[in-house]
Amino acid sequence: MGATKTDHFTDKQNQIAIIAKALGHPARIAIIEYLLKVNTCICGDIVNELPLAQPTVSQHLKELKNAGLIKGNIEGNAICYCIDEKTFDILKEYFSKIILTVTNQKCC
Amino acid sequence: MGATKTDHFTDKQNQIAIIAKALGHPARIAIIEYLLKVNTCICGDIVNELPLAQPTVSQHLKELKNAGLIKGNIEGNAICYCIDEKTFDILKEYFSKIILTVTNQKCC
DNA sequence: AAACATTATCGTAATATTGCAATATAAAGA
DNA sequence: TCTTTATATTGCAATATTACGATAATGTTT
Repeated sequence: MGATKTDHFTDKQNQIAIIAKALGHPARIAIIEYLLKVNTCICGDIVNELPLAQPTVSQHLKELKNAGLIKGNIEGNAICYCIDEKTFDILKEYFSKIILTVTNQKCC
Repeated sequence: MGATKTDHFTDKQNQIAIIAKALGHPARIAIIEYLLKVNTCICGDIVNELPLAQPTVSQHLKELKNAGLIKGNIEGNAICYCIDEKTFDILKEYFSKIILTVTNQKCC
């Protein structure tokens, strides 16, 4: 047991779940917000902004990248991170559709 | 270690992370989508819709309820579940703001 | 009351996540 | 080349999640 039964659900359901899961940690939310705040690609200093060790931050960045939420461009010996808009759009669209559907239904 | 360092992040960051985390499982996405599909509160038969045992579904419902994503009203010996719009609104607003910020910034 | 239906909780096994020290890798500069 | 700087990977311990059988709790029906 313990393993998620991924193959029992649709691709879309898994896609949304994977993206949401990647955002399901305050450190990763903090990384996203920092990328937004500096308003440009940032090379490196995310580690200094977070109360976490460098390997931990590196791991969180990896998960955000795997989920498609950020992009990382190699720039010399540093890496330039920035937000990948497309994936956030998928989420926004998804939630917008949910809210539109819900407001049209009478509930308890 | 292994425990998330919740207290090092802001309340808002933790709030968004908790909601996103609750959506970070395909079974819970499937539950939400089923609630949308039937277009009304549904009493019970969520278990029959999912490829999971009753205790597992009950646990997923609990997590969705804890995150504020669904509401459950007791109706006789059954329970009537439906989507809690407010929490989805929080998410939609949050992502809309992110996308608005990103589109205004030039990136790699 | 007894039987049934519905949902929750407990206990537990399997697996995943989180966090970090230590180490590796890769590019830049002296 | 050697050192420094920046990031990734490895390995491991602590904790969390997922899933389910067994059982409890609660209300309904007969």
